[in-house]
Amino acid sequence: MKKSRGRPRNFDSEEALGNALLVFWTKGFANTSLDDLAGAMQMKRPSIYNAFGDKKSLYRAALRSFSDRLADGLAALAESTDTEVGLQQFFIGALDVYMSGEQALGCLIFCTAPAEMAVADDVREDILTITVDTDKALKRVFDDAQRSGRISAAADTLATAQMTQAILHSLALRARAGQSRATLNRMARHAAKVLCA
Amino acid sequence: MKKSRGRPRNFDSEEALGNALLVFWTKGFANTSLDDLAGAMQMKRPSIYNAFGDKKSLYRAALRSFSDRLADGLAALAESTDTEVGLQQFFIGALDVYMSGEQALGCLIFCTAPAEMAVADDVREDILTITVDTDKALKRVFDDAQRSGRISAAADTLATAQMTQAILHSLALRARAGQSRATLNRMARHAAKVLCA
DNA sequence: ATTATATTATGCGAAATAGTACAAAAAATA
DNA sequence: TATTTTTTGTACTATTTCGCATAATATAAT
Repeated sequence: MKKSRGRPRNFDSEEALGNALLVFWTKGFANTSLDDLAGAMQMKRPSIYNAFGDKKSLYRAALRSFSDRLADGLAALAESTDTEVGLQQFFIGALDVYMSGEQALGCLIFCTAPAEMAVADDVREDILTITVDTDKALKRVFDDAQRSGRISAAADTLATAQMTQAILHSLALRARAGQSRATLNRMARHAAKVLCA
Repeated sequence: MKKSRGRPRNFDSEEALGNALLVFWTKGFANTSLDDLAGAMQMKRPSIYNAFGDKKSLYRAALRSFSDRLADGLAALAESTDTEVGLQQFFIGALDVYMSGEQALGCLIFCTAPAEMAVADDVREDILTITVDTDKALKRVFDDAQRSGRISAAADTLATAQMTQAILHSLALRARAGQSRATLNRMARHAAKVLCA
């Protein structure tokens, strides 16, 4: 990393994005003001514009960042040798994220972006891409499991992948609505069993 | 219905609520202004306050109204004699709602309310109640099917109900994100089959 | 030192917003 | 016809909002 010329930045880019993410995650896009963001990021508004562009660009960057976290869980699942146990841990790991913090916020992507999708086509396409890519990644997991004989050869792996993501969607919504961890854990265990039948 | 005293109302209450619902469904709560609502409802702001209370009261009324529509589909499912076919039609009926209009808007409840849940506790509780009640209603359907021997006696009916609603959540999100009707129909058919196994 | 460059901080301004006060209007009642 | 009651429409205020223009500041290069 080369030293740049002008006045040095007063903030860490990842940390600032992380703080912005947290605000969006709590309040949603439309309900978050630039003053909220400036407060949380400890930056003045012009600095935010300079570094991240306008409010929507910042939000989309937060979406990408969150999506990367999900991808980590997917990678771990792909490594797993026991599909049912792997799936179970995958769901539990998602719940750990959805219910981190003192208030359960669910999923940044599927709990806050949908409200914007009908009025912001770029956001809608971001989410569509993430959804389709997640289906594909999960399908690869089930294709693998099928090749190794760990799940039925008759299984429709794409449909199974879609149902797997459906569980994720529901866990996110339910966590944010306030269902208990015990309830959601049970749901995750049961889903893992059914999906590997 | 008795004739009331003062100046007669210039609007139909249900129709006005329906128009407000459509705006909330499209733009979400936070992104909808009272001017948007006044325009769609063809009422001036003071009349809206007089008839429906503030913006959040109106939104919660819209949520209740939408929830009642869902209840109709549930009632139809409860009547069904073939569980798998009934479930399939239940999902298809939901998709008909989620993709009505020229733009697919998904579900008012699960696509627009989640963004508000972390900052509006009353809305969060509304959604939690709807979610739990829907689980219970679906559980009754599977309990019935189990008693009639139409699904396995070993099935965990509550967990199956929760997975059924999970499919609904996912169909709503996916529809709003722009997935095709063909894709979602296939997902619905497959889910109905798996859930009745 | 001086200049060039990049970031920060102050503060402006135009627009949108929620909610309300108040008077005009429209009907039932006396 | 006069009175009471309810709704309507206009207008207002106080606040919030986004995005930017401009000046001050801090560093590297010359």
